[in-house]
Amino acid sequence: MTDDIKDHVGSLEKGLAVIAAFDGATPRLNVAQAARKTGLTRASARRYLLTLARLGYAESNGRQFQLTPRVLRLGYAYLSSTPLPKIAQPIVDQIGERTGEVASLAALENDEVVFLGHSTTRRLVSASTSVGLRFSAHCTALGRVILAAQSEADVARFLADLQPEKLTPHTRTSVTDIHAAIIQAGRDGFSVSDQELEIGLRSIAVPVSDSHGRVKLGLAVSLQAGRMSVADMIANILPVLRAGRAELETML
Amino acid sequence: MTDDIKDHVGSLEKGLAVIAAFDGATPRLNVAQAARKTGLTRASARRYLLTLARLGYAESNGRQFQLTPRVLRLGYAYLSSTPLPKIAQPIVDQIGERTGEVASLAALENDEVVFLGHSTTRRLVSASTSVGLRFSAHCTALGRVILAAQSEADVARFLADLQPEKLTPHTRTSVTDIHAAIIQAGRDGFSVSDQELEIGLRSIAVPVSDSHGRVKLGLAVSLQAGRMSVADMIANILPVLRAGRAELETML
DNA sequence: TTATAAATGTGCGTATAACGAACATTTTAT
DNA sequence: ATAAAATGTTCGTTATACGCACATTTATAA
Repeated sequence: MTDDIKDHVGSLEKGLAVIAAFDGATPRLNVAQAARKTGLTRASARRYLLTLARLGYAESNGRQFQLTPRVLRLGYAYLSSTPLPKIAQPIVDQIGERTGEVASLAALENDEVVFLGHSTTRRLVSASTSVGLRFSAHCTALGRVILAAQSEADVARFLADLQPEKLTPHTRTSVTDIHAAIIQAGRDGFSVSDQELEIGLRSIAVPVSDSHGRVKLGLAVSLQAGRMSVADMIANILPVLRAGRAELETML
Repeated sequence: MTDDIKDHVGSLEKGLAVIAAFDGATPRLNVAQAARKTGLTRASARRYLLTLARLGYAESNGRQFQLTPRVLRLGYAYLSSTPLPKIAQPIVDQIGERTGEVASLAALENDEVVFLGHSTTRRLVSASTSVGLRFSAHCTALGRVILAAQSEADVARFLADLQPEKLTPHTRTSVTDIHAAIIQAGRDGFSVSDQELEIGLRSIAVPVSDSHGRVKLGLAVSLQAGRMSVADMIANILPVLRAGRAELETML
């Protein structure tokens, strides 16, 4: 992939891959597991894990390693260095207040939606929501509206690499259906995800353009499905999202 | 520092230092700035920035680099891999509901407090609160209660490296005063930070022990100073924190 | 507009960082 | 108790990453 590319630091790539190898399924890794997950040799993986531990990003009980809160500093480097979440927060809060539901700002990152902000006065919608959390783009309203604004080549690449999981009975898994939903989102200028990600969770999202007209962000409101029909979301929440989006776009 | 240490990957250390060089003061870095901030040569810094851009962790407008949301994945690797925030969330929520204020869970990381979770049904207390956000430990209740449970050597090291900023007129900046406040927190088993971090912000915190009796975490409630006196916080909120702490400790 | 300062891109020779295989030892699972 | 898996370590090797120097470009100040 990056073999023989000039000015590339392969050791950084491998080190970041080792950090990313930790996940919910394997919160602790021993050296052999880390080697398997990253494709590194055991000796290499061991060196990276020891280095992370020495730098304070991981700790070890002897044989197993786990990450420490210090790795949040890396994500924090992004949050503190971009004015976007700060600029957007009042608008996200305002949408949350006007709709009485949870509003969110998110970006698309490869095949996942990553949250950049939530309204502060939130009601409980889903089990776990926080900045940095990410969901599969194929079954989120946010993912569809951002994808709809990408080039055909980018969408084709997204679909080509896609291995969609059926997260609920409502989750589309056919690439054709997913593509059609993305196209529909482009036509409508919004998208609704109705219990595709999680039973009981219903979301509506709009894309957000920057000053060059590019779309890398989306705004969404999410709620418990029993609280409002899709039709009412379109009638009552979509206008609030669009108004918030218009205001945010004057700041980008 | 780590020169001549076995099994150390220096390139990973340098790469992570480059990521951490981005902050609120310098959200965008050119090659020369990154070199100065990290102590690397310009050529080295350039290689790391190009590598981060190639891997999608940064982007460049030609000469200036900025981080992308992808670096949140690194922090997310911690959040998704540790059960702690998931386990603690119901308790943090419960504290938030019982007190009607914002409850938080945090860890101490060197000289800073880093938030690991907030109660979901939150009222607006401070401008910006999210997981991963960090504050100076010397003027937070959370920082003091966690520090109070560390070894004398660790506290001495903390104080030796401290360069306290006067964030409000109430912020202690004398190392002697800061040390005394840490000792008092140890005696009391709790601490109150009264507008030391931010005008209008008042917090009370308790330390949380793990099953080995070590303290790496704290639980806190924060509120607008006008809403409750310090005496009332001690009388009414401290018991709720202690109850929540007792419950959380059974799970650690 | 011009001069100066700052930043950058690149090539290339060099040093050592990181590699990986092999082997002995330890830990874990059956 | 045995087998499987994991680990720690050594050491020769390779290629990764370095850093300097120089030419070029960009930004800033006059």
